[in-house]
Amino acid sequence: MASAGVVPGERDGDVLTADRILDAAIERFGCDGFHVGLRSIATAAGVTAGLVIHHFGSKAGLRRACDEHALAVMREQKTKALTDGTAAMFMAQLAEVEQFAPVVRYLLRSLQAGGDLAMTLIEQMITDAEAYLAAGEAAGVIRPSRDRAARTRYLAYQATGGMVLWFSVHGAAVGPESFRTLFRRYVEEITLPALELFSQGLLVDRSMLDDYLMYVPDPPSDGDAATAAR
Amino acid sequence: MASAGVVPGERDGDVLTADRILDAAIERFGCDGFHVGLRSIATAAGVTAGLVIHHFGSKAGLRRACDEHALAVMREQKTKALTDGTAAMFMAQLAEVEQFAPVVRYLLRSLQAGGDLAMTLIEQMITDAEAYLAAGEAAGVIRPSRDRAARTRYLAYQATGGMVLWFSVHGAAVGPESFRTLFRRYVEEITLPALELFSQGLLVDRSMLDDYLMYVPDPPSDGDAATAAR
DNA sequence: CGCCGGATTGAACGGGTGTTTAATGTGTTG
DNA sequence: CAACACATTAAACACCCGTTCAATCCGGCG
Repeated sequence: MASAGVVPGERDGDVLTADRILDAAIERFGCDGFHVGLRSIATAAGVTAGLVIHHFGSKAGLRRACDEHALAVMREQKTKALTDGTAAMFMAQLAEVEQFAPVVRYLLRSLQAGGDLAMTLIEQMITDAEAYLAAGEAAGVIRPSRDRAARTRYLAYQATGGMVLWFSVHGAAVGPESFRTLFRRYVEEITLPALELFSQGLLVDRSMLDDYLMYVPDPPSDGDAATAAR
Repeated sequence: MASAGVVPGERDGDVLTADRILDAAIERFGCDGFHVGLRSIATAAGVTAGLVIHHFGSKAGLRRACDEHALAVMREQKTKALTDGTAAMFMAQLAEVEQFAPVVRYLLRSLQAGGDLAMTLIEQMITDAEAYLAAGEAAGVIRPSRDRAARTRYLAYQATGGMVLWFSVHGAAVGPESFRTLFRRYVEEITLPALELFSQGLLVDRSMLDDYLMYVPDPPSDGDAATAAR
């Protein structure tokens, strides 16, 4: 049960059929959304709808397999290039490699749909960003926060959500641009404003922040996290 | 053609049936997503699926009507409270009024799905934010930017996308919390980190920004927008 | 060889979809 | 009252969906 579905035919001149189906599924799911029919995926893989069920049990099973594959690819590539912090930059550099574009598109779809994978991805991004920001703080290049966990979550949600929304709006609207080109345009569009905001903020003084800190008595709920202020 | 579909029965003790259908549609679309069946919407409105078609022509027509209604409500409420700038804050205060919660939920769904309404909403938010940020700049409370349009777009996408993603992940996951409570939790969660970021930035110095400005020759494409720097 | 097990297919099933159509009710008007 | 227009319904239609099933192909093995 634990090691089910492996090494049945094994040897084959071309890729295994199950892998071909999975690739086609990631491609179709990513491009058309999760409501695509099994038959559409099957024809894209050059097989029949029944065979997809035969290999993956059900459509839900196929999605689960896609999720695992995408997550595995993401994790593997992440260890290769563990710098860069922001998820957007990371996914951008990943999308540069044409081979991984379908996976990235699938991940964006998953984030848009908001299922289990979305939550896993977000939590993972938050964990990564936590470590990255903490390192930056320790190195003295990132300002400390009154509530580091909240800031990390905020930054992860904003960056990821902004990216997903941008692709939801611009993704299908524009012409026959390749996914790579689209991603490059997105990064170009946000880099300057993001750097400005991160480097200089948006407001000229701290009055709004101070007003809020005075208005709200407790930082989150514990006692001494406020020592990081100023 | 221009004034089609108005004043047919007009007088009625309770609300018009078409309005009841539309309210139910916004409710169901917002809660269950746009793939809900017409019959589900119809039963929620206490009518039959055929009647929905009879009044709105098709499911697409119903969605168009929902879009227009939601957009109209949003515009009307916006003029009532034109302060507060950020779209999140605005929608939060709108969601406070129980009556408007379904519309807000519908708008979130639309932004998540990314159709025409999503683009309209985003562009409108950008326009509003443009005016708001310009006013703040003129009043001396908001820092000028090297590329004001790009910054406005960036802020609008980040704020809106972050909110949509947060609700995609937390929306159905948690228990029987009311939409109001959920929105309050979101605002509570982001207010401090957002104010911190806007007031103090994230990085301790400008080296990353300066590196980027040196690496990239032209600001966007025109000539003198860089005078706003420093 | 003969059998067997898995890969693969094509057709069928049951259910859900959006939409159409004919019939029924119902209030307004001549 | 008769006639018409409209709201409303229930049933039917055609289609797509995920899934099942029986049959077929095919390679490995006793």
